[in-house]
Amino acid sequence: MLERHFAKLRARNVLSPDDEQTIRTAIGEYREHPADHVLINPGVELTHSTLLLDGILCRYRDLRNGQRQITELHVAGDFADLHSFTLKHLDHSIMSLTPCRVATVPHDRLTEITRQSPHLTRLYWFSTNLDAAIHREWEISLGRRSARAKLAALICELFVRFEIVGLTQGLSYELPLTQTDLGDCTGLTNVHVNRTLKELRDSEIVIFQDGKVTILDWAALTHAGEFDPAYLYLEKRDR
Amino acid sequence: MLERHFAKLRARNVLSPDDEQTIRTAIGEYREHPADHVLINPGVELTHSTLLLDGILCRYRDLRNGQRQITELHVAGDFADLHSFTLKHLDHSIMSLTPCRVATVPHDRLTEITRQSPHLTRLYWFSTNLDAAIHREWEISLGRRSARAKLAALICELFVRFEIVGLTQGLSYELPLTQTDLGDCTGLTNVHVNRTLKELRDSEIVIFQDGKVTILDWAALTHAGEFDPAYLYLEKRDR
DNA sequence: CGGGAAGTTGACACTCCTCAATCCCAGTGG
DNA sequence: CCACTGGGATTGAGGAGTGTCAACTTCCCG
Repeated sequence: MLERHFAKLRARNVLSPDDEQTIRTAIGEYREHPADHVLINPGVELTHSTLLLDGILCRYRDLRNGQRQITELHVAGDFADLHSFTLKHLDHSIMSLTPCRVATVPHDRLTEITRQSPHLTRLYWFSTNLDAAIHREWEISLGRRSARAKLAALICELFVRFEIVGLTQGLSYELPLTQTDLGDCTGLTNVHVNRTLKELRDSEIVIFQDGKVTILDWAALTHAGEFDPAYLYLEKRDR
Repeated sequence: MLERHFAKLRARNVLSPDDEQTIRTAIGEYREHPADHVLINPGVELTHSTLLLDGILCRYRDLRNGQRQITELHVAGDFADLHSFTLKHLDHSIMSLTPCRVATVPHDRLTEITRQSPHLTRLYWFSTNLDAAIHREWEISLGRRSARAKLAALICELFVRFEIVGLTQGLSYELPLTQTDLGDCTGLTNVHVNRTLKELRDSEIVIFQDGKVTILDWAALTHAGEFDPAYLYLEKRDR
C-alpha cells in the first residue's frame, strides 16, 4: 500500500528499513473517497495528515466571482497536507479529482517522529519544501508563460511525477481530468485549454484525450514548456 | 539584531528563552549586500541559510525570453532560504532589491537543532510552510486576479508582514522597489503596473510613490485585492 | 552639463476571455 | 430499444485586458 510513497521518498532520500518501519506504524487508518469530494476545508482544525495512495487530489481555492485556482496536484505517494502538521489548519481546500484511496497519519505520531527521528523529520521537512518548489514553478507558469507553455509544462511535470511512482506506460499516462480542471491549474478557461490542446495535438507534440496523455515528442514538449526538472529535486542523497 | 526575526516567530509561535538562545548561537556571521546583488544562484550547493535582518530580498527565476518572475519577497526577519537546509541547492535565484544586512546560519547548526530541539525544528518547519502558503497565495493572484487585484493583494500582504516586524508607520510603509519589480511579482509589465497604480491612486485607495506605500482606504484595498490574511497564519500557538 | 534609470503616456496589437451553439457520449428510464 | 438528460469537448464570433513599442519627462549622480 505504501510502496508509492516509499518510491517517492527513495527518489530523493536515503531511506533506511528503520525509517520505513517508523512510517508504517505512523499510519492511522485507510479511507476511500469518490471523485469531486472535498476532503479538507480551509480553517478547520486538523489532527491528522492525509497520504494519497491512489488517485488524484488537488489543493485549490475558490474566488469571490466563482473562479477556482488549483495550486497543486497530488499524485499517488504524495502527502496532500503534511503541512497541516505545523500549520494546524489550512488556507485552502483539498478535493479529489478522481476516486481516491488515502491513509491518515495522526499529528501525534508526527510529533513523535520529530522527537525520536531527526532524520525522518528532515526527510518530511524536505517533502513539504518540495511542495513549495512545485508552487514556485507554477507561479512562474501562471505569471509568465503562454497558454501553450503552461500546459506543456504541466504535462511534463506530471509525467515525471507519475514516472517516479511507476504510473507511466512508455511516454503516456492516465490523467482523468477535465479540461476545466486543467484550466483551473493553469489560470485559463476551459475553452482556451481546449484550443491550446488542439494546437499541441496538431503540432504532433502531445495528445490529451479520453483521460490519457500521450507524449509524441518529448523534446518538443519540454522546449514548449521550458521544462527543467531541477525543481523536482530528483537526486537521491542524505538530507 | 535578531529582534525582527524573533518578532516574526513570536507572532505565530510560543518562543521560549531557551529557543531564543539556541537561535542566537546558531548564527554564523553577519554580512552586508548592496541593492541588485545576487546572493544565491540556482544549483549551487549551499552550506548555510541566510537570515534577512534589514532590506528586501526576492526569490526569482529568469525565463528564456528575458522575462523574470519573482516568486516571493522577503522582509526583515525572514529566512530567505531556510529551505536550502533540506534541499541542499535551490531551483531559483535570490537577490537583493535594496541594500541588505543578513546573518548566515550554517546548516550544521540546523542539523544540530533537529537533533536537540524538536520544538524549534517544528517551528522552523512551520516557517518554510508559511513561505509555501505565500507561494500559494501568489499562485492565486497570478492565475486568476486582475492587474488591479494583484497589486492590491500584494500591497496588503506586505503591509501585514511589515507591521509584524514594526516597519510600518500608521497606514504606510517604505517599499523602495521599482514598478518593474512589482511587475515581476505580479506577472505584469512595468507599463501596465504604472497604469494600474495610477488607477488605484486616482480612486484614492492607495498611493505608491517615491518608494513608499500610503494606504488611504484599507477596506477598499483589501476588497480590491480580495485579501484575507488567513494564509499568513497570525495565530500565536504551540506548533 | 551629460547620462542613465525610472516613471508616464499614447497608439496599436495580440492573447485570452465571454457568450453561445453544437456535438458527442454514457447513463437512465419508459 | 430508444428518447432523454447532462457533463464534457469543440468551434465560432466578438470583446476586454494586458502587452508592445515608442516618445517624452523627471530626477539623481557623476
